[in-house]
This record gives sequence, structure tokens and C-alpha cells, in this order.
Amino acid sequence: MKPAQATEQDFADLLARHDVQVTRQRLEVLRELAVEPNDATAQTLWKRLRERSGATIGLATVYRTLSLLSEKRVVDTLAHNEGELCYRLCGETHHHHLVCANCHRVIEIDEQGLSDWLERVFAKHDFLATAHTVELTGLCSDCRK
Amino acid sequence: MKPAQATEQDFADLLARHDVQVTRQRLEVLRELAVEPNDATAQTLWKRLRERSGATIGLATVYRTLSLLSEKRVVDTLAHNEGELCYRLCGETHHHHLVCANCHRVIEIDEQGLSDWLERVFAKHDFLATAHTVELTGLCSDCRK
DNA sequence: GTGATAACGAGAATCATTCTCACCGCAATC
DNA sequence: GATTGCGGTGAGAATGATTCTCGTTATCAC
Repeated sequence: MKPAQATEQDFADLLARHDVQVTRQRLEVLRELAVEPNDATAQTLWKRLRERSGATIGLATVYRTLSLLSEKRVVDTLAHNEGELCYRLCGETHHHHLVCANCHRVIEIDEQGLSDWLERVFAKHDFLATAHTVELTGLCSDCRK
Repeated sequence: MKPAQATEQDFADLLARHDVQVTRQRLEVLRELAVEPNDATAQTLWKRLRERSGATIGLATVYRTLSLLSEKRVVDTLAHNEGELCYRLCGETHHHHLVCANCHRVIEIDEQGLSDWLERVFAKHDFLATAHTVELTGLCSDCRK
């Protein structure tokens, strides 16, 4: 689903599957997100959409769309940028992110081995788990050269 | 160091130990933070400092102080509030936070068992680890009654 | 004490995000 | 085919946390 080769229809299906009404603007935001291998801010996406063929889309609409898609779990939001949120079209299963501090490349990582630790911590303090976020930052091999 | 019984001198020592110049305002921010069992935003701290005995301290100073203290690792910053940062006077060793979604009680947790997983993930993707954040959210036992 | 330097306070400026509101597209209805 | 209802949209204003500016003041080494 991530590949940029996805068709308009694929995006429409994706939206429908998540109970989101299909509109031209929402499809455009999705298409733009699919082209971005890493993550992008609402501002960035808006500027790109504007430049690309002068699509007229409102900044507020981009924010509304991203917030809706995030709520419906179609996109992930990352907070690693302090002061603004980044959005990313992600796989549909729960996962976390490993981000390169230099080139901002994003790698999805699964919970393999983490869940045991999580369970233990929640149990130890008698908490009922509702959510957890893990963000790993490092330097990728390319950026260390 | 966390207890509210800490003296002015304790705070001054704490600042000095972290290469931070001691000023009246910094001591006041620390004192206010020490009284807060969980975390507080810059705005909140500022209002409290204002109300308490009409201390005249500028909002910008509170921000500058918190940001300096955070850089010097005297306080921790938590981002669980989306849109604003929370600050907290913490222990001096690396740790993470378990926050109650309802009452915002904060519990410090250590890395016991987590570091292995971290190392494996960074190694697997050939990243040089520079940082990581983990925030666990749940409902504490009191809030489930 | 004195001077260099860092910190302060107040208010203006910034910047991401959200709100307002008039307008538009589309589907169901007449 | 015209009408009506309604969610979605665009533009710009509003919001709110944070940062900047700059004249003033405190701190510290000498």
C-alpha cells in the first residue's frame, strides 16, 4: 500500500475501509504522503500540493485531513520535531519508529521483544496499559560515512 | 533531592553541580518544581510563581530557565500533552515515564530489560544510537476504582 | 567597588495549528 | 430538472505556546 504506484482507486478504498468519505482533497493528501518515503509536516505537504500543478487546497483542509486520517489510524503522527507534528503513511499494524537524526530517514520497527518488557512494567506498577510510544533516534550507516 | 524539604542551599548546589549560574529566579523555578509531584507546563509554573507572594518573574525567564535546565539535564521534559511541553524535576539517572491517563500521576521507570531490546534494534538496522524516548500511558489503580 | 558579562522583564513577534463563516458539490427528494 | 440539506472546503482571522528584542539589572572575577 505504501508504494507510490498505488492508484487513485487504492486510495479511495483505503479511505472507505476506514469510514472516511472520499474527496478530491483527501485523495491528494494521500497521494502526496505516499510519495514521501519518510515523514512530512502539514506545512510541507501543503506547500508541495500547492506547487504541484497549482492544486488549490487550503492549509486548514490539510490539517483537517491529517487529523482525521490520524484519528482513523490511516496515518501515524511522529513528534520527534519538537514544536510541530510529522505525518506518515504507515503499515496498519502497531509499530514504532527509528529515525535518523541527520537525514530523517524513518524505519518502522515491530514490537518483537518489547511487549514482554511493557507488560512487566505495567503490571509491576499496577497500571492498566492504554498506550505507549517509543521513538528511537540514531545515525544511519550512510550518515556516518 | 525530589522532596519539598530541600533547602535553598540544596537547589543552589544542584545548579552549581550542573554548571548553571545561580539566580533568584532559577531558585524559584526549582522550588516550584520540587513542590509539584508530577509535571507542570511553563505557563502553569509561571502563574503559580506569580500568585505565590506576587513574585515578579517574567514568562520568558521561566521558559529560558526550563530550557536551560533541560539542556543541563536537571529537569526532564515530557511531551505527552501534544502542543505544549511538561517539565519535571527528576532523578539524575536515565529513565522513562509511566503516566496515568486520568490523574497524570508520573512514575519513573528504569531501563531494566529495555536496553537489550534497544541494542538489538539499533544493531539490526545499523544505526548508531543517539537517543530514545519511551512514554507509557495507562490507568493507575486508584483511577480504575 | 568596578567593569564585563550573563540574566531579566515586558511586550512584541513568530509560527504551527485551529476556528469562523460564506460558499460549493453532491445526494436524496420533490 | 429544480430544491434542499449537509458535510467538506478555502481564505483569512484568531489562538496559544514559545521565542525574540532591547533596555535594565544582577552576578562574579578582579
